[in-house]
Amino acid sequence: MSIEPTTLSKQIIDDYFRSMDVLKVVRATAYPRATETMDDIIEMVDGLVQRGMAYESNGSVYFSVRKAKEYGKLSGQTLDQMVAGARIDPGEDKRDPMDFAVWKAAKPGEISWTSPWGEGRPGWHIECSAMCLKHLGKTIDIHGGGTDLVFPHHENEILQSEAYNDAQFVRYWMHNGMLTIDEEKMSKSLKNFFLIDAVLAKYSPQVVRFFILNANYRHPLEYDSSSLDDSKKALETLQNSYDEMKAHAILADGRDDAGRLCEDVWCDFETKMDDDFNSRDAIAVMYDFAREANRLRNEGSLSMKGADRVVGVFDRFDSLFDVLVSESQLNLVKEGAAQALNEAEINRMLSQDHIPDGDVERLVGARQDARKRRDFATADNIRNSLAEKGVDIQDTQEGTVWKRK
RNA sequence: GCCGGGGUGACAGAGAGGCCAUGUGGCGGACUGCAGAUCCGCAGACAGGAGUUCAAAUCUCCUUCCCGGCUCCA
Repeated sequence: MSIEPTTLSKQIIDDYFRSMDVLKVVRATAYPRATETMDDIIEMVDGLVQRGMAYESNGSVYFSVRKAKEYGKLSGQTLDQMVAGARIDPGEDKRDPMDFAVWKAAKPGEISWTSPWGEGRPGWHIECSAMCLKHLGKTIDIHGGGTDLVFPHHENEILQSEAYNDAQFVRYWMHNGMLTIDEEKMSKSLKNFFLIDAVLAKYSPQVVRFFILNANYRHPLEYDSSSLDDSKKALETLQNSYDEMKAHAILADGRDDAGRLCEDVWCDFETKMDDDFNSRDAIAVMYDFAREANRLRNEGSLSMKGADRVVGVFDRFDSLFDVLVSESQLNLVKEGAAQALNEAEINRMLSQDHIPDGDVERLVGARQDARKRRDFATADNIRNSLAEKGVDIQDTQEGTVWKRK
């Protein structure tokens, strides 16, 4: 069974965007494709040949690594060490075993494009150089990619681009560590991978994002479900604080407007993020912030304005991390709302498949009434039954809060 | 073999000379009818060995283990 390369790549691209959208990954400005950059690629290959940095051989074009001034400046590799290594198999068409293809002659049946050197296709690396030049110019500020691409891919991109442009190619390299399973890189060939869908079946996009943001992007991140569970619980701490502040579930309208706290936290947060995107430390700052805000709230010293300000900080944090907002809203039923309902009415409401918000509020009020009468059997029955219908309730000093799971 | 990056408390994971990481879990306390949430407190760590320094998880050297890369393909 065969499938057209273009059909396959379209499927994969569609899947990719679908997953990224679910994970709330913001779209880039442009998504260039090698197949749409073919003219620029050929022009670059030709330019390299004209400059004597590359040569044609049997319909392929190879880059002359020996002519490069700064071979290995990214990876620390040197040509002589490489040649001494055991795994290099000199291709017959190459003048030097370390030379790499910038254009490959087509083999029969392969997808190909017409070029000055005959039918062929781009070598690996060259499309990145060409697309960078076309869309971003000779020098780009940041180039990302996995650590597994440092050598040879990024190294060769530098060689090609700098030879062609006579300009520094990249100012900052950001190499992300691999996602690992049992300490090994997740990869298709090792078959130790799983699909995002499988993860999302069990964890919300927010939890997955939070899990990833809990590690330094440069280091490998070990995937296992207990770590996701940890992330879930840890994230709830932040979400709880956010939800309660948002619901104005504060004990009293105190004096503290949290002005200083909110200024300091943002300053600390930015300092951490400015340090090579240290999201882990930035999150630690948010825990301290949430704890302090909760403490002010518990003491009754936080003002309504302060609660709003705290919410503002959480909002700002979330405009970057996008992990806080949960589908369900937290609702507060103040203590004074206690209202008696007769048993039949309670049972009728509880027996509904979906309990409307208004009925939930009344049931919570009825439970408060029952608790006052120390009729804990009724109170617990309401709580348990609501839980079965997906409504969680919690008693606080301010009243009872409830939300749908 | 060579080039990179690492080995941090039960677990996850920051930090890169002196000061507390943080989270989950554990233990104790406050609150509570109970549950949960929240707050307060406690325990517990820097792979091993030498060195530099008044001071090292952080710098140097050695040893050891792990991961990524080193033909083609992306």
